[in-house]
Amino acid sequence: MATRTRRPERRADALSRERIVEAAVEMLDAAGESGLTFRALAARLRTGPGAIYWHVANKDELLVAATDAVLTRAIAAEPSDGTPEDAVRALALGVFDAIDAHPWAGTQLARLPSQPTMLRIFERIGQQVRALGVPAAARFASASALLNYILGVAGQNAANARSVEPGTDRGEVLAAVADLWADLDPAEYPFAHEVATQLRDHDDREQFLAGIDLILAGIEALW
Amino acid sequence: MATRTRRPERRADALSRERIVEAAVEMLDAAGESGLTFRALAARLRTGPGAIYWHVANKDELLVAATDAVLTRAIAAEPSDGTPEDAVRALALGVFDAIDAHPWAGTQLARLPSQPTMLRIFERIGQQVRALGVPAAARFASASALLNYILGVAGQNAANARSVEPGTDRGEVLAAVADLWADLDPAEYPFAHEVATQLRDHDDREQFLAGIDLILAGIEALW
DNA sequence: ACCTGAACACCGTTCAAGT
DNA sequence: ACCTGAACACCGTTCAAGT
Repeated sequence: MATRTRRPERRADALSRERIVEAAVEMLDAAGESGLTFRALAARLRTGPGAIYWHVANKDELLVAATDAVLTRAIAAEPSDGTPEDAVRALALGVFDAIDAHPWAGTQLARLPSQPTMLRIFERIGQQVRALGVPAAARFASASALLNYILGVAGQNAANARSVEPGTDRGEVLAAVADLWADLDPAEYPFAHEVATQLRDHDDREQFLAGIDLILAGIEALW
Repeated sequence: MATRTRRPERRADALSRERIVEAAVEMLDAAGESGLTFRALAARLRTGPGAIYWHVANKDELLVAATDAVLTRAIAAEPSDGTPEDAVRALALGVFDAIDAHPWAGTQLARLPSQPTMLRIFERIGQQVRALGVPAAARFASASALLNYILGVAGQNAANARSVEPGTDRGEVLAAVADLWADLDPAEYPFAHEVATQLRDHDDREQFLAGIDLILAGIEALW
């Protein structure tokens, strides 16, 4: 029989991987990627930079853990009891809203594969694809298309967020882009010129869902 | 009348924005993002780090320019005279192959919006969407879905390339992932467990095209 | 076992000085 | 106008020393 080993008493403010990751998420939210340094993180946790290395191997691992933390929360909700289409939409919106709230996480998705979390998202999508009645041989491609679209939007939202001052009104940005596109030479940019007016009352979230619906329609059309 | 001003004679190896960007692309290809430093770049160009700042404002601008360079080449080919579907596939494959050859560029797409180049790609997609007969009000959403999917795959390919040693055989990686997925608990990961076997003879490029076809089918089904 | 903080090896960027 | 390279202000990471 193994004797019960008792952990040594710890100060309430003792360091832990969870506390470090939590503080990292808060710093990333507040100041973006450039705001997260081991020195600043250590200062916030009232310790030295070296202490952090006892709990995380390096900065990349910390960024993966921070991205995991926000994504895990985003997909924590149980699938509702609606149609499989609704479940896909709900899952996709969960990821969308998480990146909207934490743009730095969208950037990380194209840099550092957080394999277990990505697998969990893929699994959830795949289960709904199966529920849609897609034959086995076509499920992988269908789920991949959905996941890649979701990640593509995540990346673009992150890029958009980076390209403006934090707190900039999205409507102003869209209006400025709409003006720019309207002024393009219609001979060279017929499409952009034409859709410029649509940009003004464009809703990112609505547009995102329209893309999901387009892929769902494709899945249903092909299988 | 303005008098003809003659540029001063320049040494054949004089610095220029183009030579700097070209060298940066080569260094990124050879050694990845961490291999591109102003010191190493300056050494390669036989000058000091400060000289580069006369031609580019900072490192971000250099990365945008390098990404632009490879993407511009990727979409340089004129649209062929096939169907609009074929033109979309050709354009998408151009971006796919460019990121496959320069994975660092895929990472940049989620970090730094290279607006003129992105606009050019969006325009090209939009023109084909119009040629497909999609009504004006639905063109923006259709083109966005295609672009976001393409960028999502680009980002994931970049992430995959980063996560392995350069030169690693993709087949080995897929086999390893397939083993891992096959071992997952079927109760918790029914989908991943089921598709594990398909991973073994998975072709990234083919899969990418299948996703494009899915979105095209959705566009045709909905409009 | 876990923390401390100085020190190391780097970076991007600036800038006075040159040509 | 363009280049040089030392110097500045930072960064991730390590590690001997502590508790």
